[in-house]
Amino acid sequence: MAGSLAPGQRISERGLAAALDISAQPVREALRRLEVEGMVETRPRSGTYVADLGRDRLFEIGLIRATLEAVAARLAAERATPADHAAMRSRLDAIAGAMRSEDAAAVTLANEALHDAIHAAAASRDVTRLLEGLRAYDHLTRERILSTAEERATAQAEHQAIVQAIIAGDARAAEAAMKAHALRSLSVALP
Amino acid sequence: MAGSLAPGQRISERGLAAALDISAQPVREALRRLEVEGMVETRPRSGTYVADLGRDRLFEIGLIRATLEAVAARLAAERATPADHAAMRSRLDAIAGAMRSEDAAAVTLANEALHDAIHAAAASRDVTRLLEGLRAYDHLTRERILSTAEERATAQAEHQAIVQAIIAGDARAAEAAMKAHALRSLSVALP
DNA sequence: TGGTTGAAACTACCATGGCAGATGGCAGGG
DNA sequence: CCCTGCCATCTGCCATGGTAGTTTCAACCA
Repeated sequence: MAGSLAPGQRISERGLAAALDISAQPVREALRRLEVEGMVETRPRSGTYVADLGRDRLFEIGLIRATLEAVAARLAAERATPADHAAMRSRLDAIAGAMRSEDAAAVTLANEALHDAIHAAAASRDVTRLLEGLRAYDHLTRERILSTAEERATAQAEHQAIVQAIIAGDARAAEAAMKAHALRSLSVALP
Repeated sequence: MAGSLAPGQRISERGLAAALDISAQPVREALRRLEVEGMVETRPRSGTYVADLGRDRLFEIGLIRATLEAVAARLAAERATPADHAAMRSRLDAIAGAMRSEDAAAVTLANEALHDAIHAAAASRDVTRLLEGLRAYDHLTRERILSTAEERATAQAEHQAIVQAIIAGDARAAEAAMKAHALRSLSVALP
């Protein structure tokens, strides 16, 4: 994710283990996990290679992420407790505050916090698990997003609509609002 | 998946390795993969336990699966080649044939074949990868589905609508049709 | 000079052994 | 009878060593 390894580059279990000064076994397990997440590919008896994350692939992953976030919003609308409602409202205010302070990093952080609150309200191990597996990819696209004031205002309006639908218990509206928000963000990040 | 292990039951790496007459290491890796897929849970230094697949959890997974299948249909509509079109049409006919022969197992098989063709047309490694990780769960719900003649007719009509939208290149319609189909199937399987 | 081949080097993969920590049962005290 | 602390046992976890298969590259031939 740091970009220090070029796409297609070969990663050696033993070599990486030597660099980290540990055994090859835990390195191997870590590479297997990355393989399940799609970050690397392993050709048997040949090597483990860094996956190529081109624009098309990132877009697909963004598409997947959008629909999964929508499912999370739907479940949150069906299950959220008053405590969840309070948490989401609080995170929403935090985003607004971060926007006023013009701190880009804080906005991104507050943004993720809101999404985490929604995931928590959805209370679905599987949705959370899958989204967690996709989270690493976001950092590759989340950069240019929210760069303009207009964009930030639009995003915040969408956030409010999502939270409102969840609190109202309108599952269909929450799902649609989240999907629209995620897809629009995606089209901004990967034009 | 065969049901021979009760939910919550502990699985021992060494014990399973001894039963399979192999080393504990590949067993460990297999359990790690199952953990990523959500089939088992591991408490550090304690043990690996069979996950509890209650009705709610299966329903959630069905929800996720429905949206992912919808993404696949959308991508297929955007990317399918004439060869993909022919393959889908062929699989559609195969389902109809299996239905006429009243062979339940053949219908299920032909059903999966059509979905595979759509996945192939979508040509997305990530969508295929995630759906593959969820496939195991289907066999737990795919049983009572398609049991009545009315149900089979409805499903086949939906299949035709999906394929038609994909061939027409209408991404939005394909996505909506697939989602409706998957959600309705889910509501039948888990009433 | 272009193509073939063969062997050395490297790869993922697995078996074995040993370690810190968690578990469960059992004796002893309340 | 219930609770508590202890110890044998079992657990996941990692280090080490060895094997079959792949890649690489250079020597050799046409």
